[in-house]
Amino acid sequence: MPDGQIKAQTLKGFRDFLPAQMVLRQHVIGTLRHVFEQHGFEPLETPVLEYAETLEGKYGDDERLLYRFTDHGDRRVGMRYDLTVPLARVVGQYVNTLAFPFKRYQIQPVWRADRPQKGRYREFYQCDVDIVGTSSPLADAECVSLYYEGFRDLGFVNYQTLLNSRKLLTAIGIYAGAGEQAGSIFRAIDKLAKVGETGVIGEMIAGGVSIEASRRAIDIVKMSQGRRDQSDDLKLIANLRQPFADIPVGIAGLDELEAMIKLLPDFGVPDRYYKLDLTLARGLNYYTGAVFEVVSQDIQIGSLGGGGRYDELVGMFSGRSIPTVGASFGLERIIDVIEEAKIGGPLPRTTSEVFVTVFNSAMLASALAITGELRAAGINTEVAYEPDSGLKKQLRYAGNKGISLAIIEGPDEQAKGEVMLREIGESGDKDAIPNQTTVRRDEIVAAVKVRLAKP
RNA sequence: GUGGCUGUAGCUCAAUGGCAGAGCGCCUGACUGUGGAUCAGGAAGUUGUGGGUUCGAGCCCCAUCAGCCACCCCA
Repeated sequence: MPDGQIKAQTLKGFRDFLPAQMVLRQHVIGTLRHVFEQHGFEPLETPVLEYAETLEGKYGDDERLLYRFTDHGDRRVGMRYDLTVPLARVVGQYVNTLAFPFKRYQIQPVWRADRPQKGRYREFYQCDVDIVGTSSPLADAECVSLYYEGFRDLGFVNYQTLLNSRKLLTAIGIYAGAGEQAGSIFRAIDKLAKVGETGVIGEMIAGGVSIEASRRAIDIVKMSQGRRDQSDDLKLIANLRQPFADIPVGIAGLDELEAMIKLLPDFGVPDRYYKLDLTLARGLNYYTGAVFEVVSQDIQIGSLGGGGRYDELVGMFSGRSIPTVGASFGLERIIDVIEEAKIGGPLPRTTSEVFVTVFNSAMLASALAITGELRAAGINTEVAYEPDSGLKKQLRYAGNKGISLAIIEGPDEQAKGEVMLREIGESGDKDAIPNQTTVRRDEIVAAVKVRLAKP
């Protein structure tokens, strides 16, 4: 290594995505984008950098995670921390040119100076879908349907979207008599599954809630256990009307949740993919209505997505309330779960579909002609760069790279007007036998399409 | 941000303070038209980096960089 050469390394919490990983990432992003556009959402991108004051004061204690610095023009700037605040800025800036309800999706990296762990990075992609400018429960229900269709198309089977409402949690706090400490109830309740009943009560007491109030809150929350199908969600809502009779915010929350849940079958969301869960709180404090969270039942991991209604945040750059509901897909974790649980069947490791071997220099022109025909037919094709390196070496390269199909044309085939299609499996299989067929040279494109199952 | 664990070949890991190794992978050949199997050979390392202790450091000490775990918080 020459003197002074800089060590090749990535910054803490930052990653490279090599081609095999990119194939999966692009597959996931492409699948979700397709679902969003089917529902009429439009793409949006915003800059990495924002004025620091645009971002400051929006994230509470977590503001310490904000990347901030002074740029070359002495401006105080910050790196995008999420996609929600930039959305609010865009709405404020273009309020007169956007068509409302404004439906946008945004898939871009965000940056947080957090301490990294597995599934936790300083640069990671967020994938947000939001509907800005309507209070309709149809918009809330559509978010749940986006989760259903998105995860369905990715091949997920064992997952559920948990539903709740911030208004119900507020009502539970009032009902329990937690008074000023109502807020600290949320976070404790959210951990019920993790720390158990006594753990939750302990956290509430630590947060200044009385024992009696904690018990009353827990008793209400436990009513959402044992759900079998949608009728139990609706029964639970009906049962809560009595204790919340004198709590207007509770009744409002029940009405909204009921309207949303009743719409789900009409959106085509099957019963088993959602559930009303009174323990769901969500960490962010800007939610004002419905909240959702997608949990995997295959793998123990944090949520695969979450969202909800936040009617006050998006209008903060516009000087008025703009009702908004949104859903976020946890791209990095979705990818982790797909890899770990092998969801959706095997994916290729490369975007190359066909490898054209070159038998020798004399056959090069013919190989390039085949390559050109395949490319013109929309097939990702690469050709060997060393005509005289031999079939062995060329096929080994194709196998190592993960290309599933090779084309071989030697003098014998050429004389008969044929070529060979050789399928290439994953290496390491001792019992694998070569699988190759001969096709007519003038039918090569059609034959390759059949092999690749392309239309 | 708090507390802890770990960094040795491309990968997974060995090596009482005393000569840096194995398996897999990679490259070459046996195999004269076909990756994977078998056999033979080969390349590959400033032990993350920088200091210190020691006759001697992969091993002990300090710092630093990075990964991981539990909190916190979240995606």
